[in-house]
Amino acid sequence: MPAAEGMAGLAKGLAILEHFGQARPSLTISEAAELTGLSRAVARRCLLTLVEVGYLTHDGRYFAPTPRLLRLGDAYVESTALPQLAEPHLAAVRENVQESASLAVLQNDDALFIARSEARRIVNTGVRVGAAVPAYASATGHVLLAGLTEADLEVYLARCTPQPRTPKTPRTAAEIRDRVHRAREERAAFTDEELEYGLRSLAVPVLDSRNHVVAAMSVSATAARISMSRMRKDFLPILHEQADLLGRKL
Amino acid sequence: MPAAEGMAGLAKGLAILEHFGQARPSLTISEAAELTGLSRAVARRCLLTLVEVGYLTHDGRYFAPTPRLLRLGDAYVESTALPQLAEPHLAAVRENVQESASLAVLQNDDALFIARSEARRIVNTGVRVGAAVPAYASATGHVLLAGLTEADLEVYLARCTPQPRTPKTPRTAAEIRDRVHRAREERAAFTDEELEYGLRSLAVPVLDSRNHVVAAMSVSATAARISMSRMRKDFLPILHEQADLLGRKL
DNA sequence: GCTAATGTGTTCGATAATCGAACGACGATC
DNA sequence: GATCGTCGTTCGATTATCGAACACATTAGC
Repeated sequence: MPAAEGMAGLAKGLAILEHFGQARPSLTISEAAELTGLSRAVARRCLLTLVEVGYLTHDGRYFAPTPRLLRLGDAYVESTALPQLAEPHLAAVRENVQESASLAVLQNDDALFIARSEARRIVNTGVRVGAAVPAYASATGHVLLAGLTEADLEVYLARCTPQPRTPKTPRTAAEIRDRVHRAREERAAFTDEELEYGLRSLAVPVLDSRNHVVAAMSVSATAARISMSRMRKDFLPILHEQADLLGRKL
Repeated sequence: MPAAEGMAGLAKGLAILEHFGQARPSLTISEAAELTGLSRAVARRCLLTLVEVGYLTHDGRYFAPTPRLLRLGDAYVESTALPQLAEPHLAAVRENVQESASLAVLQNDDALFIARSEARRIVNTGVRVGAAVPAYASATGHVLLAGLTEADLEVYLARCTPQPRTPKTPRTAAEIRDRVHRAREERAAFTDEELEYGLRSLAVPVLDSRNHVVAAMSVSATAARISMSRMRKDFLPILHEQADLLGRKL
């Protein structure tokens, strides 16, 4: 129930939508109810309405998302300049380093990817637009957290419960704080198989005219192909260059 | 009000979300009410709830979308294989023709873009993932409409009210029908400055194992740089090749 | 500068949308 | 065939939601 005056049905329907994903490409009424804590009757009403307005399909038992959901995401992209301004810079990074390049912002405790330029490779890395990864476990996240005030960082660390993704994932608040401080000092962050096995990432901040971190621009590659020293020596200058160029447009 | 039992508040809130976009990057309570036909009190409750669940921000007067909306779009992408399977093929097209390549599906009467690979160019063409263009005015749309049964095509033509975007946009049902029939015969469609000035497009169908048109793969370029004959001679084979390879995975 | 008109956001008693316990249908198990 | 568990649906009761009225701010006219 919303604390302020609101529209409870809207909150319930969106809560159901948020449970669709790779782990659950489709849901039954009972599954939706169980995941959201709603009764089956409420879940049913929400799902039927989502079908009616075109965001879900229904085969008689299972409900699944439709492409129309992309329109909602596009509402954000059309409403703000950053993803579109970033596109040529991400393409430039991709061309120069021959790896995928991405842009992300801090959303709650995650790095949420808002633009991406994918390299043509058999094994591709990086995260899709619209996907989110925990801030503590990614170079992108370290850079974004580095843009917080010290007080906000401590608030984040207080509520953060790290789930190790690999043996290298930072596990304690002290480790995360140290990584974020290093990202702040170096104006860049590297991760090496902390988010996922075989994945190396490099991220730098995108600063606006008031020197605020508005996004993180990153490159990722498989550990098998790209060494950490290559990332630092060859990729970092290019990423900084394009991030700075983008920052000048903000 | 939903025809079946549903959740009216959810439908109202989504109706408001759908009005954010390039033309309206932010909305007041009164604007949201006016655009959706809801009362200001209802619009206000919806907007407050959308802020509470994190999809809008509020500066005291204006409401604007947040990146979290991309998560909803990603629910679709994560739930279905097509956009991800298509990514390497779109990248291959982009590398071969040095222009942006896209994938779209038919959504109501529009071509809705679900994947894209952007060429690195100063002037870029093509449509963003999540964006939609009228089916009658695009090569992509002609190819998608070509996948309809004749009966469904006539239903579409009966309700379609073409809005000319350029002097070359098809204006009548007969013209559109003819273009769709040609797309069906040639298994490809070309448009030349029909959707937008200076824009040329080429699209081919992606067929699944049952020979159904599940998507359209397209390339677009500026008319100043690429001739129609070059598109037909050089781009078409590459697009067909990648569309066929993608189709074999479905 | 004053007044009136208009526009915007908010409130709260009345209304109807929504709730969920109970029910019916179906499949699994014995 | 009987029983049990699960799932989807129903409808009288409840409360979330509605919108007319209000308060406040802004704009237009004199």
